[in-house]
Amino acid sequence: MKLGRRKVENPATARRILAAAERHFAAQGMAGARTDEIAADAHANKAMLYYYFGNKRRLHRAVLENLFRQLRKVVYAPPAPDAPPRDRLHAWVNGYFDFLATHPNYPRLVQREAMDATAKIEWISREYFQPFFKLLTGLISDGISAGEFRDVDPRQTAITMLGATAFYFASAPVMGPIVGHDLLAPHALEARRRALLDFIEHGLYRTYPKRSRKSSSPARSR
Amino acid sequence: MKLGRRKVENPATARRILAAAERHFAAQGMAGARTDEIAADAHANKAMLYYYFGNKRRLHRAVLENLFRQLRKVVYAPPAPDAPPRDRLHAWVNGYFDFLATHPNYPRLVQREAMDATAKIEWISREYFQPFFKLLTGLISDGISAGEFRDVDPRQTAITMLGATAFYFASAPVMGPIVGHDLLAPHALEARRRALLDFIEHGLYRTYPKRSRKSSSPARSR
DNA sequence: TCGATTAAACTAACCGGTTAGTTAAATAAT
DNA sequence: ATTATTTAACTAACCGGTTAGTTTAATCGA
Repeated sequence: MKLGRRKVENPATARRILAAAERHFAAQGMAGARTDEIAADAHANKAMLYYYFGNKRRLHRAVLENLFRQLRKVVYAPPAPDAPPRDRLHAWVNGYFDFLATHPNYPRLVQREAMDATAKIEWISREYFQPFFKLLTGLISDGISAGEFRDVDPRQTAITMLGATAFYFASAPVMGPIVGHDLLAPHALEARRRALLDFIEHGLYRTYPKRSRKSSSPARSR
Repeated sequence: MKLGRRKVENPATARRILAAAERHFAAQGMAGARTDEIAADAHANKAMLYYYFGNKRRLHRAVLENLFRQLRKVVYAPPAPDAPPRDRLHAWVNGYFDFLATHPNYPRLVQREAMDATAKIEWISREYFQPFFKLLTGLISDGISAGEFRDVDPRQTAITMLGATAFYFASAPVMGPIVGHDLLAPHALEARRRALLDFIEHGLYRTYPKRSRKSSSPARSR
């Protein structure tokens, strides 16, 4: 039997389309994004979008799954399995923060999905969000059991932490001009990270670690 | 000279359209909402939408301005001008929380606007958001000066508080099914309010007030 | 080695349903 | 009578999706 041209594993065109779609869906939402513009931005013919992804909804889903897969790799990498809860939570926040900082489209995409009443998202929930949320609440519960954290409601606290972290990034494109500087610039990000960890430590820890005024976050692992 | 029918100040049809538009814009976003559906939901002819509001964008803006006006009334009502910063902040959080709880469409509408890169929102910023944000940061600064709050960055803290508060409501329609109960039900709201105030107090206050285990929020003023 | 064959990758043009926005005419209130 | 209000019917543009056809490149027979 004759074989024709071989299918390449991860075609450059498909990658360009996915990247462009990520930008447009994050900025305009599923309904607001235009397939023509996505194709143009990806320097591809519009039909390629349908050739590779079937339709707009499936493209949108591919964008989300691509990001979730990356997040899972980061968050589920257990750097210290039996470290004290305090350190594990610290690592969790830093990991999530770093992911948001390096994937600026993610928070807006997820936020949009979380707000969309019409969305069919049980697959997101089951596959990605529930485990993610469970990991965080479990971490908090462990801290409470160990006596390191105050006796808070883990789920409420998890929601608070997620909101406080994600809100900054989701609103950065609009808040930046308001406060007069780029909220996603490196120094702004470090300031945010410090403020966030500081607030969480004081809000959650029963006794929080002494820190010098200057370096509040000694040698993060990344 | 005879005058014809006088124009009524606030026609019922216009109010119904505004309410329906608020629901649809919150649930589907500006691009996703359909004028036909808004009109049907308002039991009005689609033309009425253009008769009263001009076009879709102006209707959307009218929805936002209507909500912002209501928020301004709530937040700028100074219940205790010279009360200690702790109580003023407490009142601010409760006021904002109550507003969100009684206006379930607001957080999603604003969140959407804050994320939309294409939005023309300097008017929102100048007219409503900047003063709102300024009030909160001012409150925090006062608390720091008075020695009641820790020496935090007021702007970072304000963003954290806004995010922690708004995220719960914005994601409630989707988070509810995930956690298995209605996050906007009265008892869920009270639990959220307590958790939020508790976390903020511990995160922000230099020394936080002793509270009995049972009633953590004695006689809110509403 | 080289042309024939086959499948993948790509393009330009088009189609048809949807949707924001319009209009003209009827009705109701004063 | 005059003007506000309401309606059904209409239109122009938009936009997701399709299609017919072309180009590129991998494979194989000779």
